[in-house]
Order: sequence, then C-alpha cells, then structure tokens
Amino acid sequence: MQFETLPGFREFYPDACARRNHIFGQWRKVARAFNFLEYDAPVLEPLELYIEKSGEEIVGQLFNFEDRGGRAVALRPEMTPSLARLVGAKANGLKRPIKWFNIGEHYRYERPQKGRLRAFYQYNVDIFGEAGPGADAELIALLVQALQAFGLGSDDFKVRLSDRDLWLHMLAAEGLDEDASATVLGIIDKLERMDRSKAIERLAPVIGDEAEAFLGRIEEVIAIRDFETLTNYMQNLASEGDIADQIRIRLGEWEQLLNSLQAAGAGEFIQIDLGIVRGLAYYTGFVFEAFEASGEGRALAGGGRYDALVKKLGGPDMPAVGFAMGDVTLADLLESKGLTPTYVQSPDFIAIIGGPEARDAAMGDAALIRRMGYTIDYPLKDQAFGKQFKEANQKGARFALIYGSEEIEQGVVKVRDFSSGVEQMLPRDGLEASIPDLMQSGLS
RNA sequence: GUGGCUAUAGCUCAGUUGGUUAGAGCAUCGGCUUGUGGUGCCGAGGGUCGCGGGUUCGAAUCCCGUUAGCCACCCCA
Repeated sequence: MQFETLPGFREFYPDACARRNHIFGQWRKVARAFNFLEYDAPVLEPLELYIEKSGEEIVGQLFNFEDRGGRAVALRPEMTPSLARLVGAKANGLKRPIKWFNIGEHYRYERPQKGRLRAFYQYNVDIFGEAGPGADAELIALLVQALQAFGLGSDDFKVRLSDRDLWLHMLAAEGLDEDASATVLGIIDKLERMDRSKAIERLAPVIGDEAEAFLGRIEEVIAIRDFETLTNYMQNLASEGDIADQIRIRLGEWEQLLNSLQAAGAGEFIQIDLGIVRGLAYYTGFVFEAFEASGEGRALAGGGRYDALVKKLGGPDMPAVGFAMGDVTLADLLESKGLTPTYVQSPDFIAIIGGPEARDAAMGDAALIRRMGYTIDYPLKDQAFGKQFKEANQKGARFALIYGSEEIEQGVVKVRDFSSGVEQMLPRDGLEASIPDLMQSGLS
C-alpha cells in the first residue's frame, strides 16, 4: 500500500527544508532586530474561538472535527485569535508595548491553487498596547525590512497603505451611518474585481439613485496616490464641524506615519492606495498590504489595526496592530526572481578510513571534533580509498582526514585540504589545539 | 463548491493508425586489485503505464468513472 500526502500538504525533502528554513531564518532575524519576542500557541484550538472572531461561515474553510472528549476543535487557520487570547489573559502583567512574533504552520480546508495550499507557514507580527501611529510605523517598517532581507527591492514589491478610519469619516461626511458604511467598505474591497455596473447595483440599496455619482467619487479617492492630493480632497469634503475636525486629526496621524516610514528608509516602498480596505470587518484603522510590484501583483502580506478584537475575544480593551505573511507566495516570488540561494549542507571533514583499527581511531577523533562543534562524516562500512575520496568530494567536504595503517602506527592523521590539494600530518593527540587553526586558515 | 488541462521509473520525458518482453537521459546501487578528487568505463536494481470498469483476439494507446496534480472562478483570516 502506497500512501500519498493529503491534498494541499507538503513534504520537505532536505533541499526544500533548507529553503524553508532560510525563509524562517530571515523572518526571525528581522523580528529580533526590531526586538520582537517569539511566542507560540497550540495548533489545535476550540472551534468556537474562530467562530467568535469570524462568524459561522468560517467553519466551511476549517479542518475541524470532534475530539474523543466530544469537543468541537479545529486546526488553527490563523494565529490572531490565539494571540489575542494569550495577550488578553495576561494583559495587565505584560509590559507595553507588547511586541511579539510567531512563525507557525496553519491549516485551511480550501481547494489548493497557485500560492495557496491547505497547510502553510505564516509569519505573524503584532504590537499590542499602543494606539498611536508609531506602532503602525514600526510594524510597516518591519514588514518592508523583512522582504528586503531576501534581496527584494522597491521594483519587486510595494506596500499599499490605506485607512478604514479615514473612509468612515469620509462616508460620514457623505451622510452614511455605520451600517451603510460597513456595506460600502465591503463593496470597495471588491471593486477591483467587480464590474462597474455590478458595483452600482450593489451600492443602490444603501445610496439610492445617486449610486453612480457616489461611485465616481469613490473611484476618485481610490485613484489618489500622494498625501497632498489626499489632504486637499479631504479638506474640500468637509471644511468645518465635527467631521472636519476628525478628518483633520486623522490626517495629522497620516502625516506622522508617513514621516516615520520615510525616516526609517521605507518611504520608497509605500504607496497610498485607499482601494485597500481588507475584507475583514475587524480592522479599525490603518490597513496595508504588501504585494508584488511586477507580474501577478499577488499579495505577499497583509495587516492593519484591530483595536477592538482583544476585547471581543474576552480580553481587556487593548489597541493592536499586526500583519501576517505566508511562505508560499513569498517562496514563489523569490524563485521567480532568482533569489533562492542554493544551499550546500556539506561537512567540514570527512574521514577516510583504511580498516577496522583505523575506524576506531577515526571515531575517537570524530567524537572530539563533533564536541568542538564541527561537522565530520565518514563511511559507515569499509570501502576502497578511491571511492571514499570520490564521496568526500561529492559531499563537498572541506578537508579529508586520512586514517591509514601508517598514520595509525605513527599516532598521526593526514589532513588534505581539498581546495588547495595540500596535505599535512597532524599528531592525533594535539587535534584539539590544531583543528581551530586548520578551520581558520586551511592548508596552503 | 464550479470549470479547464494533465497523469508512463526517484526526476525530465519518448512510446507509430491499438500489436510480442514498455524505453532513454539524469539519479540510485555495485564493480573497475583497500592510499587520493565531482568527470571515465562496466554492470545492476527500479514501472500493475494513477486507480476501477468497459470496447477489442489484443489497451500505456480508444470510451466511461474515479482519485490526485496544475490552473482559473468562489473565497482569502
């Protein structure tokens, strides 16, 4: 019986595993550079946790089942609810701002396709406890740097920046109430993929006869790409009153955010684009999306403010901002840009073993070398010398340690530096002292 | 959930209008006198032709179903 992997699940042979770990390594390095702390949470959670956050519809897209104790459970499709619980439970004891990150596998029961599998890794980075734009700036700067770490530049990706808060002010200025605004935001989110006539049709119930003109104004806003135009547009929209005040305050926060990002060196990556609102209702302020600047334009990462979510999931009132980046789309992009390094996992040493007596000597030295933190390998059964050298080369070893009968008799080992071809005898009882030198300088 | 394309060795692929025992390259394993290098030479293993059914004297080849993969839609936390 030959078993296959489940649809949408991946196996990582050593090469693929090395590529995956390269991605994890860069993610981790950048998060640490910003002094974010790594946390982790269970892979299996109560189903209710996800229903509470996202509604009953989510169940159709989960790996969920009943466990032996009759509990309704689900493999985690995302990290945010677990994280909100972790933070919420200890909120009063955690020093703020709380800057945390995680790299973990997530599971969604969906039809696999390009850039999307049923099991995938996500880089989750979040800040809790800071409501001001400083937190948004920190997070977006980290996002930019995390992508730059792979060798991607501003020709390769951009971060679209938008703001649900500003939209709500705008829509309020248009005379819409909260419910109507939410509906309109949902339509804006889909505008890119929707026919204009369809959009008008869907706007009509909330807007009425003027839906077409209204849509025209929305399209004008979405086309804005610079802060000056945005400011002018907003000031024309409402010049006095509460709404005008709120818009003025919000634009001040925009200015702070943009200045911080400029100062952090992320300016060239930022693209104002109010067309991004993110479908999820729980986003509350700035929202952003990193996407490929060329080709497909696929989303690489997405995130934003979710100031109300921790409370909704049973925690205290706690402002939050975060983003998530998946490994699948990122790996695809790196591959297409030729930015996937080739990984050689090769040993420092290979022992060439002449016989049983030599094997004992080699294994003793190998134990020492391994304790010193270097990599040494040797054939597990006796083989001809020629074959052993060939294998040492194929494995990419830097040095051969040759244990023949002559060497054993004299208490030495012959070292060969494969890059120069130079050989030298080393006393076996002085290896601990001579090996670091050898690793440093080689033989020439 | 809907649709399109695909499925032959570990990988990339040949395989004639349906016709004997399904092939190649790469990879793997063994050997080329147990003291020296990725190339070389010799040899070997490895396939229920995705799976099930049908048509036929005969199916990798034609038909139906099914599963999986890829792609698009839906959705996208």
